[in-house]
Amino acid sequence: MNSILDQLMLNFPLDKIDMELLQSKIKTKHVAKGEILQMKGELSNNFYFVKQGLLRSYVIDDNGKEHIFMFAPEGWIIADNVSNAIQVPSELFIDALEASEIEICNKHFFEEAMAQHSQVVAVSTKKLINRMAVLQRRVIMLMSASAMQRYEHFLETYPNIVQRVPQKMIASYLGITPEALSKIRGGMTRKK
Amino acid sequence: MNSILDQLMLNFPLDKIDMELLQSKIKTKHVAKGEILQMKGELSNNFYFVKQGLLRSYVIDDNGKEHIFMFAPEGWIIADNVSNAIQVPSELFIDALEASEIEICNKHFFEEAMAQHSQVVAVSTKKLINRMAVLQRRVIMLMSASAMQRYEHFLETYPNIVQRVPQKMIASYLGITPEALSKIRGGMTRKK
DNA sequence: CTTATTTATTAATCTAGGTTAATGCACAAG
DNA sequence: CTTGTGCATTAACCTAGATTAATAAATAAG
Repeated sequence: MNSILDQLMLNFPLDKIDMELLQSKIKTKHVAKGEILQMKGELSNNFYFVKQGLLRSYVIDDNGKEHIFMFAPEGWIIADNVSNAIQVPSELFIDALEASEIEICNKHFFEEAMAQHSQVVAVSTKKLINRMAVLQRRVIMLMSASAMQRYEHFLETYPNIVQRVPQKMIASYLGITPEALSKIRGGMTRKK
Repeated sequence: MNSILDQLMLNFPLDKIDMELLQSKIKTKHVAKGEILQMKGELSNNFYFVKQGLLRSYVIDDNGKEHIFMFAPEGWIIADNVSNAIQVPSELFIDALEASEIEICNKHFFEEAMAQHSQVVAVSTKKLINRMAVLQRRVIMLMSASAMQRYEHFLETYPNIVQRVPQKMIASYLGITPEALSKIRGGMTRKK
């Protein structure tokens, strides 16, 4: 699971020729902490697979505040699917929270892979659906759960992210201020 | 655009035989106002195309409160895509806000259509992506915009829905109480 | 037409979370 | 070692929106 091709091959076999062809279209890159891969307003064509490290996507609102949209640790793919699919300028920034090693494949990689292997369609549709499930739960959470409930849910769902990023970023993901998160955490540990 | 088949045919031609085959799998149904098509906890297999009327999907949270997830007026498809795709119990209820005429197709309809016409894959992927774009914007809105900004955005985006549903449902969609929405509206009209 | 039920509005009060600001800590950089 | 920059915590205060409740208006049901 150290490459995007490994992920594809979990779902169906690829012969050597196909593999080499596909591999040739994937660029591996080392990015420094803080390096920006994609900016709002750009037309995005890339998917980023995280071999090592941690990326995030986020928006900056009218008041200049960041809101983290997703974290992508090892083994995850991060992208602005909307911009990739319908060629509309990206809403999202993508950058590295840690020095990372990533694979970059542009959308033509997937298009070709789909043309060659009909199963790729099913796999990538499933990934889209999973992503949608996350967004769906997130909307419901934002509408119906308190900040503390959202934090607890985050801890359960992404226990390994919590230790790796500053708390203000978790606050940003949850849609609250760092001060509010600090208060919540204080209250929670005091109770135990 | 009065049938789900018309929607598909906007994107590519179908011959008569295919059309009749597909048509035979679509059930047309009249539903009364308030009729429930799908309950939380059920395994969903259906997509609903609205020929006439208005449907909605929503969740009920732990405190028994409804949160509307989407409205579907004429020409829209509404479904729990997540439950359909990965066969997990549905989070969502779907019911009719007006007496409606709908077409029900179960997911095998799409699976067959995809098998017969590779273009259906592209069309339905595009629909998924559009749905994702809506969710993406909604998450961003819920995290960064005030209730009033969200209401204004709703008015711009769905001007035709506003007159057709009780305001408490718009409040439910926005993630606020009916009282708060009433206050916002009062303030807005007074200013003009 | 009359009655019952849902809906919208308004007002009084309360609270989760925002804002501002000060303090202490952990580092990274010189 | 000193200085600076970013992060976490705490506290005082503020505000958007929730809650509760009462009333009026609109819809539905008998």
